Amino acid sequence: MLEHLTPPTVFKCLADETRTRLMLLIAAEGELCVCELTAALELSQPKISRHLAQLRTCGLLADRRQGQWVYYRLHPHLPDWVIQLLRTTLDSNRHWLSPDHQRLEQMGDRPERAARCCPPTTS
Amino acid sequence: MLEHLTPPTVFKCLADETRTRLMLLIAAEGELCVCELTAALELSQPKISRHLAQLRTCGLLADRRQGQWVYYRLHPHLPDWVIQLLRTTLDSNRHWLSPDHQRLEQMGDRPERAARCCPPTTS
DNA sequence: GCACTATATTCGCCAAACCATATATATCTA
DNA sequence: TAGATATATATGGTTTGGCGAATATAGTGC
Repeated sequence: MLEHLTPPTVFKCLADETRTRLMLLIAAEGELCVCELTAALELSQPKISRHLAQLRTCGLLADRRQGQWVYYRLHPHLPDWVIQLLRTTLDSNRHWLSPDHQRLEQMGDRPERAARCCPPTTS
Repeated sequence: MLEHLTPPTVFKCLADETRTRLMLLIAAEGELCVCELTAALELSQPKISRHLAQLRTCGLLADRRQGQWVYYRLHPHLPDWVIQLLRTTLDSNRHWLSPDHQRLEQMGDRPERAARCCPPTTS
């Protein structure tokens, strides 16, 4: 399912400021819901949602719904080189991402995610 | 001059199949002239030239003229993380790049570049 | 100077992509 | 059931970006 992740495909998915910020923030934090991402990036909810959908469609992100919230994480089957690429970019660009990071930290009422080991009732 | 190389900027520069192939081939070979790149990628000369100009403008490539030929190489001041990113991508995608590589190898009459230690007369 | 090769650029066209706004869907609580 | 919150998608407009074809520039050798 992810074998079509050729280099230009991956670069195209990341070739937008909003998507890069989303990907790096998720790569740094592990898992974030749409409202957290909306707050961190200070962008409209439809805009965030649209870009998340793109990243999910091209195979870079996976999502799961928990109650009213939808959490996004790196796709579990992401090839190693893509993960490495994200790490490398993240490690050398913390300063660039820090405004987003700070707004995330300062956000009040962040939904508490249940550990994925014991999901509610729905499988 | 290269401080504006933010992550999305870099990804945008690479977000095109032709440009990705050019960058990875140059990253693998060190330095290549336009005619070699045209032969390796099997694309029209204006198309190759246009994309090379884009990569030079955004700071990813540097060029030097030697006689009739113009050689392109990675920009010497490229930030580490960009170089790492290219290496990582290259290392895990040799198979994807191999048709280009093979056409380059099989190309006849490749111009022999002078060592950069002793350039002609122009500085 | 002229002819030839290598490379760069311009132009007009078309398609892809981003955006904001409005609206739809899903879930929770009461 | 209704109302509130979270998320997704559809619509239409504007911009960006790629393309081929033609042309321009630069160097080499006669």
